[in-house]
Amino acid sequence: MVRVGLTTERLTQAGAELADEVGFDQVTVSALARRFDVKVASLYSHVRNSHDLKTRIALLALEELADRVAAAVAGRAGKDALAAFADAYRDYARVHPGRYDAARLRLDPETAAASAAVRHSQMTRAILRGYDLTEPDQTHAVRMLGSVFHGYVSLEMAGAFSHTAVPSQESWAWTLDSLDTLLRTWTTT
Amino acid sequence: MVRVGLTTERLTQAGAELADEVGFDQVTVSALARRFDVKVASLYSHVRNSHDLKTRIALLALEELADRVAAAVAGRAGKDALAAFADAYRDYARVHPGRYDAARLRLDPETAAASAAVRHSQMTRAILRGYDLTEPDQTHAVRMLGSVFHGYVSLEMAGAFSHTAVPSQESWAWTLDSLDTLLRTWTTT
DNA sequence: GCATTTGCCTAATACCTTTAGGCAAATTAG
DNA sequence: CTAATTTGCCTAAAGGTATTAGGCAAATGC
Repeated sequence: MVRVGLTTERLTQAGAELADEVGFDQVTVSALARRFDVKVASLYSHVRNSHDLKTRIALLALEELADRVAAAVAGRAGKDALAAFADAYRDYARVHPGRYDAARLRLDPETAAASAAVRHSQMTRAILRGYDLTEPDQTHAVRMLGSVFHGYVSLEMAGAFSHTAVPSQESWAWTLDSLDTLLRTWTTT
Repeated sequence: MVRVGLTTERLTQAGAELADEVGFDQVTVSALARRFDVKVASLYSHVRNSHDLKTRIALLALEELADRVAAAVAGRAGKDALAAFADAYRDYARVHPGRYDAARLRLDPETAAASAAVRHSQMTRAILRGYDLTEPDQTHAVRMLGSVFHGYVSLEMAGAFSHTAVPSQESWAWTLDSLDTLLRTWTTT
């Protein structure tokens, strides 16, 4: 009976890898146990239940994503910052589709409030500093940007843009141009 | 042994209702069997498997949504049409959250091609007739509109906009205004 | 009224989730 | 360095979902 050295962190990490390989909804306590070559029940000392595991993966993904966005945006402003933000977001989803889906998991309010989701909205607001919008326009813009980024990435992941000759990359660039133009227009209004 | 009169259609319909009540991911063959007070195995004469059931619910939702959008858009043009389209979309998600999630199910290419998803993109293109864009801008715009609508609705459903004082309805109106302005700007470019 | 089809059932297998309780390995104490 | 304790993974068991195979009775067609 060799001890493998399970910890909540290792399980969460492995769960995130599993999610990227087989999809977040295929992440199961059983699959994770197999991956560690350990009996299923053993995981229950480290993770409360299946939902707890998924929540931890979601929180990990939110942190990672926030870190990447923060790094991408650092030292940039205006459209540069907007594009860096958006690309960081989209790239993360491409490289880590399972984690990206995990980040979309509905968290209960307290958990969400204590998560990196807070940093996400702060960073979005930071982007908007380059386009001086005042409240409530700033909030509207935060919501719109979040919608476009999430919507685009999620439709693209679902394959919705792969049935036309027009490359998705071009539509992405066009969209970012449009958003920049739009925000600059609002600024002068 | 009274016959309940199961059919593929009734199962799909009931599955859609179940989805709205308990969430699309909670729609299971077992739950559906319970709802008809019938043994689980009995459903397998009408539905190939769990995935088949979910696909049928997704197709139903896509049809319903396309019908509503079509009705909303009929006889309108320009910003009127844009707003009608967007509202129809958002309203459907509010009234039928489970079905809305179902409509997001990833379909295999052939199934998607034969589904109402085709009507959706056609209608989006129709909206854009009010803003004469030429290819490939039109495709870009179709993708961007789809992203905004889906993104907004899905974040709103997830409760992402309910932690601020600013009412979501206002951000929605602001977003539609912005998109209209944006598309009109592109037209003159 | 009889034959056939059809619809729902029983039975069985397999996998995932979760809890309870046990034994051995690792850690700490004397 | 051994003894006591904690900790980590295990066995066992119960309950839920998915799916297939084969059976009997109700509905349908002639």
